[in-house]
Amino acid sequence: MGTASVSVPPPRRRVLVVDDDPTVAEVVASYLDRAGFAVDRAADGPAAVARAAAARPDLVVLDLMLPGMDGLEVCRAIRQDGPVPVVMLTARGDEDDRILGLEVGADDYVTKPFSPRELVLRVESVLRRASALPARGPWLRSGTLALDPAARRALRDGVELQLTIREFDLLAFFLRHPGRVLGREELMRRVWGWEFGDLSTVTVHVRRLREKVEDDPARPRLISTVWGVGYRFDPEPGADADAGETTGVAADGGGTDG
Amino acid sequence: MGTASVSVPPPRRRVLVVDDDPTVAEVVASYLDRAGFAVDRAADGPAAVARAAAARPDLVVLDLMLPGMDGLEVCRAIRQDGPVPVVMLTARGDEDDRILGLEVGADDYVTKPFSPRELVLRVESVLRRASALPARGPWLRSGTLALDPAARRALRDGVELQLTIREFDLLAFFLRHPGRVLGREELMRRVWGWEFGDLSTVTVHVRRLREKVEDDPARPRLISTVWGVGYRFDPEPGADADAGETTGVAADGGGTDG
DNA sequence: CGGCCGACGTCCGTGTTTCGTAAGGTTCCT
DNA sequence: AGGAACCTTACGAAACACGGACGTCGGCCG
Repeated sequence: MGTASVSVPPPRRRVLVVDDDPTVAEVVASYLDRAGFAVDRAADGPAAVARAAAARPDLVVLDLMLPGMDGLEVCRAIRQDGPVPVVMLTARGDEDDRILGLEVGADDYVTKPFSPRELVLRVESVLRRASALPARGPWLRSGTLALDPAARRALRDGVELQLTIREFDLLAFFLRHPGRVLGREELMRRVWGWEFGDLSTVTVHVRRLREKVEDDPARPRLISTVWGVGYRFDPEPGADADAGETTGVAADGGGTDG
Repeated sequence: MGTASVSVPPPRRRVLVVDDDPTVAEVVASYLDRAGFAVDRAADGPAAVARAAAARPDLVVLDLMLPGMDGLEVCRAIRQDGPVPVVMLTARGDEDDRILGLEVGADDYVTKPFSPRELVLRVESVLRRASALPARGPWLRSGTLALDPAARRALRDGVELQLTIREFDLLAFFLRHPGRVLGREELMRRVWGWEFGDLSTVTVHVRRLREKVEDDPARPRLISTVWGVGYRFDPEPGADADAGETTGVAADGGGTDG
């Protein structure tokens, strides 16, 4: 009801391409895009892990040789949040790489140099094979909030929120870690994928997110500030809705905090 | 004595399966049963709502296509009595269904035709997520005090205390070492991380902490002064130790603070 | 092709919170 | 009684969060 006029985007599979070479990444992304995939990109390990955690792609194309973080490590890290099909890019056709890749959980691999068409075929193949598995993530819920990571849709009280990419990722991360204090550094690392950076960026985005999510952004109830430490997402105490105690802290009496 | 030999009484999760097709329902119920769930069944909307209201299942497996009452309506109706995880069965993997499911409050969905094994996996996954949250990190408790280090939350008699960083860390340290005298130097080292420093800092902070924690800060019962040595945190002396474990210092796990 | 607009990262001024220390007063032990 | 340890209060400085605003980049539309 209500939001009818919005034309539903086709259920495009989302692929995360991880490669530090801009040229390679560009070509791969381009081909995948033309093949009908929604392509996300990351240039290094931490960024890849962050984006994978935030966006939950249907498949990851992962270069084995990455600066800083090893590709295998990245693969492991990504897989820790759930099973995701991975197609690896390896420099040589060595058995070594193949073994390593398969060991770590890659579903297929392509050796450089490769034809983009072949890569697309492999991706499609792996996805076809994996479509029978529980790959697509469920919904995230807490109180009156509901997020659909796959469709990148956010609802509050059944009303769609118009969130930007960063805002969505940030909120999704909060929903995945309810009731826990998340420091700015941690958020910067796991949502932005930056190891260093101006932490005020986080502050500002939290502020903008509050603007859209909170009833009274000046007195936030969902994303509360923990002074000197960071922010904490709390399941709704329930001022308006009846349902909502799924994850709630039972013994809560005084909601007065301001 | 008597009930010793009984290994944990099976806390079987109860699942309500709602499907008008007896074959589907039978298969699903069978698999869920074998997976260790207590299965209840309903063939149509009204029956489902009634059984859900009566039995309060831990999860509902709900067919979207039901005779008479719409599956979405059923979902809404069931949810009105409280938040219950719902796994939807949909005919096609349409975005439409996905969006509807999101709006109506489902937690996951499976498209027909589906493998019963996958459904079981989804059910377990949703349940795991729903029940894992309250059992988050270990709390520090003692008497009427309860600290949640991960959330940086402090409760006394279920009422939240407004502690600053230092106060929280200090209290947490006391709770981790109940009944032991802690010298100012030691506190300065392990709470502040300073090797040297004005010890009166500790004194003042203990005072400020007492102000918020003690009933009568002038006559402290929790954090008592040991003259010439330091302070000692005592698990509450009688009268109020009603809440289960008096001194449940959970697994350590290492210092969080730095 | 150029202008418009949204998203994003950064910077700055301001009000608030927290912290460490200093300065008396009080209690306790010898 | 004397001295040391402890309590209490007060205050300045620093850290912190917030809101507003600006410049840039990229996509979209005219």
